[in-house]
Amino acid sequence: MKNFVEELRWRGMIHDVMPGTEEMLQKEMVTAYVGIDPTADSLHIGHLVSIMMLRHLQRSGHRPVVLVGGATGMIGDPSGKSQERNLLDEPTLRHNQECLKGQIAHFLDFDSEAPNKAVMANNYDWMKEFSFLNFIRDVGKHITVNYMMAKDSVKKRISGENGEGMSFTEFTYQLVQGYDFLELYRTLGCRLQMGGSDQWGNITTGTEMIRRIAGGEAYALTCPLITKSDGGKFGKTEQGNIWLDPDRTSPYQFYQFWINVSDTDASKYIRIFTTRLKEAIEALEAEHAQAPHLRVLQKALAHDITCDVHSEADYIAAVEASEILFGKGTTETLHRLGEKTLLSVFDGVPRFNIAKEVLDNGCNILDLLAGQTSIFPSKGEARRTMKDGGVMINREKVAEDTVINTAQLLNGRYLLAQRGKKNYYLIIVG
RNA sequence: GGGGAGGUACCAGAGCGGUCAAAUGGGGCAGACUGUAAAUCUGUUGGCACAGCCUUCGGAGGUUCGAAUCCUCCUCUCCCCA
Repeated sequence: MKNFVEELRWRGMIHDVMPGTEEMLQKEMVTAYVGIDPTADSLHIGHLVSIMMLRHLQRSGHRPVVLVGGATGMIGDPSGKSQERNLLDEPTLRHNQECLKGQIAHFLDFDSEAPNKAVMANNYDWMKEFSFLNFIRDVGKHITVNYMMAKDSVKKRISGENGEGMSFTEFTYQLVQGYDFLELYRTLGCRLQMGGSDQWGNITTGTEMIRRIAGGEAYALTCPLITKSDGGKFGKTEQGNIWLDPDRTSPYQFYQFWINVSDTDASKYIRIFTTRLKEAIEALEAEHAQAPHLRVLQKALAHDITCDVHSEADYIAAVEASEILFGKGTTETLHRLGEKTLLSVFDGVPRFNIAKEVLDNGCNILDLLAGQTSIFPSKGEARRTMKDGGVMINREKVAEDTVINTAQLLNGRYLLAQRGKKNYYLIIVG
């Protein structure tokens, strides 16, 4: 049995561990879980940290449980800055759960006959019939308000400077989540809950419940919040979240996200989001230090995670597209591309459709970019960016008096517009 | 219920009768340098038919040649006392 805690430790994935956790995991196969809110039918990369913890857990010979928070997701965790949640109806909940499972199955083994195959549970299943009266009698009785009040998440909300107070519902959250742990302890023998560092308080309420109600021992392990070296939020771009669902975030955009990670972040992320060995990662870092412009770290990171989330083929397509877009591509190479390659290269690049008539008599570039399409929100902004030399059509800089006509079309019906270095748009004519 | 402070652009925050499309900082966007990195520097950041015009300073009215700035009412937020 591999030392799971040690594995997470060198990967920088441990924020806090309850004493005794490591010893237990060394002794025998342990069942452990993390919770995920089924608020959407896709995960985003923020969820990936939890999933990777489970993956390392399973690879170390233990049994991972994914707990879908159908019930808890309706309440809203006061630890985060999360707003009031919307209630999901049951069909949506089930649909989301199935979608999430499909994505998580890329990382965990749910189907084999191995004794440590992964399990998925949904707390809605045991909470939906639980009456309020039964809950306060069987669960609430065992935990004192004093104990609950001592949690940082609660204290912050009650005495905080921007203290808006907290509703009873939110206050109860830790009991509901704690009860999940108890339930999983009873039904699956689950003895460890993992999560982000903001979950520590909630997790320990669970271990406390297991101790008081079931007389058992359970443990907690949290990982640090993933940050960016520049202080920004991890996993967010101007376009929003980076999703695992290819319809929300194309494999090309997904790959680009990881390729664009800064050097300091790449070192950190490659430990967290890949299963590469310590020595291999250190070797890559040495290589990267020798020739930083080659960005071997980013490339390795993007490779592993794109293949895991999407597929080898998607990865290759993303690399090819990136080479054409960011390599030595010129207007000539663009014109030489066949329609099929062109479309596959620009799969995942935002598209705009315009009528052919627009170009018949030539169309002013401003009107094309800020009228016919919404590449720019206003002509003024398009004009400004052009003045700075930030706009290209088919990889050639254009000025505000440029007129676009059908002669410039690629393959007779495409235009490649570029705003700045990294933003591409495909205009389809016809 | 009583008293006070205040609502200004994406955010924070100046301005308190004309020179205000509104200081400054942050953020955003773009450029240079590089490696599609970081740091740095530069430009830009309401719209348009762009040396001009139009719409903006919580909302509605009013005073004035002229209002983000003064007055009235409404509205929302925050603080203190009860």
